Amino acid sequence: MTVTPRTGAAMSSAPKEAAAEPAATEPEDLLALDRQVCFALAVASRSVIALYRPLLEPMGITHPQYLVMLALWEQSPLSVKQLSGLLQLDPGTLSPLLKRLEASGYVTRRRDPRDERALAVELTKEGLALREQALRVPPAIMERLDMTADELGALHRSLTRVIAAAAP
Amino acid sequence: MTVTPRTGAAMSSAPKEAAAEPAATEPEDLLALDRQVCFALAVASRSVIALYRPLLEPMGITHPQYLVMLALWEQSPLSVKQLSGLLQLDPGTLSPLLKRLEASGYVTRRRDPRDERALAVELTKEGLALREQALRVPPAIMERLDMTADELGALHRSLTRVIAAAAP
DNA sequence: GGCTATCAGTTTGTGTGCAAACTATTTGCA
DNA sequence: TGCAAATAGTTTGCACACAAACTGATAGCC
Repeated sequence: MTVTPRTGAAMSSAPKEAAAEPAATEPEDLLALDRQVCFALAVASRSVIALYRPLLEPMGITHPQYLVMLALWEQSPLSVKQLSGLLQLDPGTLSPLLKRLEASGYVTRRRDPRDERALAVELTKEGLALREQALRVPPAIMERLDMTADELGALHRSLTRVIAAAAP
Repeated sequence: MTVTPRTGAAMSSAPKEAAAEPAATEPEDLLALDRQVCFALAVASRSVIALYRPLLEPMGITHPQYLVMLALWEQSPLSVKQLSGLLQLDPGTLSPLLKRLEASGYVTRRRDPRDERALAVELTKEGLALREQALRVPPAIMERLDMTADELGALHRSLTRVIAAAAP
């Protein structure tokens, strides 16, 4: 956080910009930081996740853990592979994360008797109960962002297009 | 990568959904994973950064390091504080990252003689030369995403609105 | 039946991110 | 002047995120 304004006084003198190229073949702003969509995406993602932090902290979970809980609240025994597909997260990321959720008492982890390779990740009573508190989160975020449902919907569709395009 | 499809066979039987609430006060989809903007943002951010990976890897830098280079290509001696403001990244994140960029030979780190607290992060000759390769990155990404400049522009404006709203 | 390829998770190593504690300067003010 | 508060970076601890190597279990296939 502590978002500081975009422009600051130059650190030293040296105001001359790097220009070692022929200058004719040089689209000057192709590399401009403030028009990189990847940069805007990264900052927006981190900024929004930061909004969740104070709301999730009293629940004792992080934002990635919150996403896992959202998935489990929709369907409760899920394998690591299924969670990996739903959240588009690496199994190597989920594995320790799920252990932390288990340590927090929100899920259980046990092997599927029908396929000992698979792990059945299941909500505990506490995990299910946590949903009550979670219901207050999205409204709080939407109020904080102060954007209309239309705006958020349009953004969501844009993001979905990007995700689909980047997928394969 | 290895983005797997959204739906997979249910792990076990247990198809019955958790429904322990009065059901009247229950907006069923408020917590639906696939309509959380925060989730779409996180996935889109990770997905797009993943597109950069194979392009940046031959340059020997990561995506956050690439963003630092973009900032330095616009203005070369920059302090950690200035970089922190421009990239909206914690100094505690930048500090080791800049040491890695220095170890890669792309920047130098030395104290500002006029204020020994400040660190002057400056491009090396190699760091400046890297810009030539970087010029090929944005077109490659845009082609990969297969989105029009209009679409990307609209997305960028939406993201900028979100960033501003989330800012504090 | 037994062997091999595949599959599901886990582990390891590296690199972010962020909060909090810490160090070294510099500023500002009594 | 002298010293407390503010400032700029660094360090530490924890939690992702991902690639690659590894382990155990299952599925095919002869």
